[in-house]
Amino acid sequence: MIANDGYAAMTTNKVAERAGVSIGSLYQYFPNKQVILVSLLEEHLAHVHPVIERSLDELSDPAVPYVEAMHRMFVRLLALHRDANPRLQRALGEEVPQPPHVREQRRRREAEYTARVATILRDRPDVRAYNPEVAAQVLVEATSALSRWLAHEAPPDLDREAYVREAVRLLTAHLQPTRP
Amino acid sequence: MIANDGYAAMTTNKVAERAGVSIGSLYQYFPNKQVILVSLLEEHLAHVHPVIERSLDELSDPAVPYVEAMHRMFVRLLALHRDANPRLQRALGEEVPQPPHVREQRRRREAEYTARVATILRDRPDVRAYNPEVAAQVLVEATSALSRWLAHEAPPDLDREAYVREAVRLLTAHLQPTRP
Amino acid sequence: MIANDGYAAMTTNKVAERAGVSIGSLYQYFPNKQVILVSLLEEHLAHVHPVIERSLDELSDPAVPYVEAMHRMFVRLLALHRDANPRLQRALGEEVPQPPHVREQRRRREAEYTARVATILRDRPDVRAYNPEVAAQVLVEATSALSRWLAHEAPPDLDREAYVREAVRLLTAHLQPTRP
Amino acid sequence: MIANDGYAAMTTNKVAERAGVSIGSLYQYFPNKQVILVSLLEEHLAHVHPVIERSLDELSDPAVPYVEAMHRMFVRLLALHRDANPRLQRALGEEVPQPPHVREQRRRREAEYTARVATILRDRPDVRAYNPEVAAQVLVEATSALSRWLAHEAPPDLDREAYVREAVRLLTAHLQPTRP
DNA sequence: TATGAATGAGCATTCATTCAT
DNA sequence: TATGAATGAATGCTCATTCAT
Repeated sequence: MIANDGYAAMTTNKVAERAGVSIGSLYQYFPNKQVILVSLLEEHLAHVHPVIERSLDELSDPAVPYVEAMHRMFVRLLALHRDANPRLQRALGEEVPQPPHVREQRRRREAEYTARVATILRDRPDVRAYNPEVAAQVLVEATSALSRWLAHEAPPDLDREAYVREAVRLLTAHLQPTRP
Repeated sequence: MIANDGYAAMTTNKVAERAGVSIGSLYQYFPNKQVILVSLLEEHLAHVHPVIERSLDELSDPAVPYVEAMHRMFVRLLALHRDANPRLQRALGEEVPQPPHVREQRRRREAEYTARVATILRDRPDVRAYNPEVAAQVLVEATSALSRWLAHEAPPDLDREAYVREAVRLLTAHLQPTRP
Repeated sequence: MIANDGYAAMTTNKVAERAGVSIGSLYQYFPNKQVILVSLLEEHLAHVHPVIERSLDELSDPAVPYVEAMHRMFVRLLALHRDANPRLQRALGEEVPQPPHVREQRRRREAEYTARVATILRDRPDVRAYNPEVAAQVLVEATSALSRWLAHEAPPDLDREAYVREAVRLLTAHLQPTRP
Repeated sequence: MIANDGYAAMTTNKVAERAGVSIGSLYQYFPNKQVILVSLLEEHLAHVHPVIERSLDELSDPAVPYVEAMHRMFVRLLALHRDANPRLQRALGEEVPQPPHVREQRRRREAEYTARVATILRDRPDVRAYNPEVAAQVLVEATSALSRWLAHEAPPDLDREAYVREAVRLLTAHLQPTRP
């Protein structure tokens, strides 16, 4: 994909080159660099959304054990991050000044995910959270951060399997109703 | 500090201006922009290091309850992130291509922290980890991510106190020996 | 017509659009932008020519008093300039590098007009010029400049009628045979 | 000087090159192309102004015969035009979008010149204008156009002396009080 | 030694021109 | 034959870096 060296290297000419079109063609479809990069971001988000939705559906299904559902979600996020170029994500997600409607949409979507998780924490019989809203917030951040780290920053000799197991343990243990 | 608008705004002239020297003087001490930014990063890391060391000392002190020590560490990291400009961190940590020796030093330091945590997990009587090395890895990442998120990305109306409590619960519960 | 914002705005695509053809078709008939613009100029000159011819015919008619004929010519030039887009004229006439044959044709035509005026100055009984060739030259330039100025650059509150009267006075008085 | 091929050729890099500085230096002093070109224009106007003022002083001096003063002014304008690059003048004066204050200043200055001429026409005993304001307007335009033409567009074989004489005749005859 | 004016490579963007359909 | 998407050279402008003072 695009972006190998951070935002600085995301020149419009390189974007065009890697997209396999001329710079002129790129500007036939996009009015300027910001819009080019933002639409790369939107494309990515559109790709990510259904995967998360599916994972949340699974997480809200009482027939699937909580730990099991969490494990599956973690593995899916991992795959998602693997497909994506982390530099691109960072550049798109944080460096590119985003137009308000995109910022708003991202915010809304994240809030939506968190709200769904809060509901799940409240509703699942095999889970007990003192403050579901905040717990959901924490959970979403931790899940996202751990899967991203494993996908992009973990040293190559790390035991991936063990990491996933340990991560899921951390992400689930504190909500077990059987804790004293 | 520097960096108000992302990497793009970190021009050498601005760096010089805020450092209170002329651009010429800056280049008398540093060979190029990369080195300038990297040494800002190193300065930051030098500031961060003792705080983490102190927290790890506390965490390894059996006289301080584990949850309590974790809480304190979390609060300290929070303060650290508050002092730092997140843009600068991002720019320095991820966008600037870092010379091998700096990359290596950061990696080593992180490995060192993780190793200390692994030892702590192994040694503390009030903690039980199946795989202390991996658990330490996960713990370090999760702690760092959650504190950073609270410091820089949390919505302003979030209940900070509750978030910290919930985060510490997540960071500690899975290691409680009393789990069935 | 074309050209609303000076030469800079005369893009070939806009020329094609306003001409109601595709850019591809335009380039089927014209080899490049210069030729396109030059032929717009030629079209304009073709429009202007008969008007000037008619005015010169009138000017050479002894039945029409000299001042009267001059007045009519002035008014006609005014109308001509009003119809034309001054930006276009300027762009075509001065900015576009013109191929030699067009330059030559314009020069020839202007020489032709001047020659006719010289003849008129010589032949009319109610006119006395010391040096008809040069007087014609001066006359042609002054007439053209004053009418163009009135059409395009005069402040809106100027008394047009009075200006025309005064201009014609200037353009005719020096040739009156009755001067001492 | 600058500008050999119309506005299109006035690239900032060429302006810099001919000014003998680097493009970077140019932009250290001017914020953008428009300002660069406008200040070239202002420089020119500053050069032109005193010459015109002096000519107008002479024209208002009753000790100098009107025709004589007009002749001198014409010759001075000629020299002014000779020194200036006509392409540059055109580009600066008409193509470059000028900031309001510059437009205003030019307008004001031209109005000022015209007003002085009107006063002169009113006051000189050897001149008789029916409508001094309008006559001044016409005179200013005609003088300016004829001198510009002689300086820049006249065919090389033209008898310059004769042209000047004829032009001055045209510019003065209509105001002679001795006309019947 | 410290300065900051000068430099010019490199970026985002436009537009004359081509060519596959 | 007519179309207009695709091309890429060229432009205005920025900023890391140098060097005369």
